[in-house]
Amino acid sequence: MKMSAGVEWGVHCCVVLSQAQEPVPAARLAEFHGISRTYLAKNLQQLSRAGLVRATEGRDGGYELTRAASSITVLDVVQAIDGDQPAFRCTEIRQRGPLASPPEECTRPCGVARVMAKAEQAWRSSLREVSVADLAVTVDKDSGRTALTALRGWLAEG
Amino acid sequence: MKMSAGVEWGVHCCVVLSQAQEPVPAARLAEFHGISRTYLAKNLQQLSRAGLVRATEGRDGGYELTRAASSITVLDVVQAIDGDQPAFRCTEIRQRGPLASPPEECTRPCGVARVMAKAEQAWRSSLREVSVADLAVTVDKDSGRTALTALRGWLAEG
DNA sequence: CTATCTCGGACAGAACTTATCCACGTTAGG
DNA sequence: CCTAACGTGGATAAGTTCTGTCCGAGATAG
Repeated sequence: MKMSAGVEWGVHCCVVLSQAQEPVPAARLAEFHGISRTYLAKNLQQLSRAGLVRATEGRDGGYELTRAASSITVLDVVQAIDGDQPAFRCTEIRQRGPLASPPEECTRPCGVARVMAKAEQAWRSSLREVSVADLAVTVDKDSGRTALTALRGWLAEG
Repeated sequence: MKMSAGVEWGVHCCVVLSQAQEPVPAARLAEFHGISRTYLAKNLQQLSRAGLVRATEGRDGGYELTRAASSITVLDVVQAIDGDQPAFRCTEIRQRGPLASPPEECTRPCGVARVMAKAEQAWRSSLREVSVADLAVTVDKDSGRTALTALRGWLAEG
C-alpha cells in the first residue's frame, strides 16, 4: 500500500500558501521546495479541482487558498491528490465459488470489508484532526520559530 | 492509495484455514473462492514467508495455520501480503530549496510525516483488534450460521 | 522406487505512477 | 495593441508495481 508522492508536495505547498498574501505561481512553489516544476503543476491542478486552492490565470497569477488554513485539514489535501477511493476494494468473493452466498444474503458489506472500512475510517479521522494551520505552527516550532518568518520574507521578496 | 487485491484473498483464505483440520492445497483454496490458482499461490507464499501459515509439500500436502486463529490478526495478514512499509514516505523536502532546514535541525521526522505516521498507527491499531477467529464468527453470523458448517463439510468431502 | 502431488521461484504482460513537454486561453503592463 | 507571464488540458514516455502464468525442485504415499 502506497500513497502518491505528490501528497507530500501538496501538503507542504498548502503550508506555504497559508503564509502568502498574494497568489504564488506554481514555478515559485516548485523552486521553494526544490522539486519538479512540471509535475507539481499537475498536483496543484488537483488541489484546484478539489476546491482547496484558487488559481488566478494570467500575469501576476498563481495559487492561493480558498479558505482559512485552519479549516483545511490534512485529509482534504490527501483526498484531493490521492483520490477518495478506499484502499481496500471488496470484490465480493463470497458470491463466487461452489459455496457462494446468494445475493439476497449480501445486502450489507461482507465482514472483511467492514473491518477494513472501519480501519480506514480511523485513519481518516486522525488526518481530519490536523489542519494546515496546525501544521504551520508545528513546522515553525521544529525550526525554532524561524521558518515562518523566513518563509514570509522569501515570499515578499519575489 | 490502494492496497493489493491479494489482501482480500489472503484474509478469506485464513478464515477457511481456520476451519480445516488437515492441510488445504492452494488449488483447493482457489477453487473454493473462484479465483486464479496460480496467482493465489503467490499470495500464499507471502503468508508462508511471514510465518502465518505452514506449507506441507508432497502428496496430501497444503497449507495450514501455524497458530490459533484467535492469535492471527487482520493486520498480520495485511502486512504479510501488502508489506509493512508505511503508505506515506517522507522525502525530506524541508531539507531542499533555498530555505532548506539544516540537517542538525532534522533530528526527528518532519511535522507532516508525524501526522501521517500517527494516522497509519490508528489504522493499524484498528486492524490489530480483529482476529481471523473473530472474522469467522462474523461471516457465520452474516450467513445465518450456515457458512462455517457448510465450509467444514466441503473441506471434509475433498 | 516411482509416480504423483505439492510448493517455490523465475518469468512475461498489464496497469498505474511519475514526469515532461507543448499548444491554448487568459491576464496585466508597456 | 502587443508582449510577457501564468494556469489548463492533452499527448507522450519512462519507470515501477501489480497481476498473472509457467515450469522445475522437492517431498510424500504407496
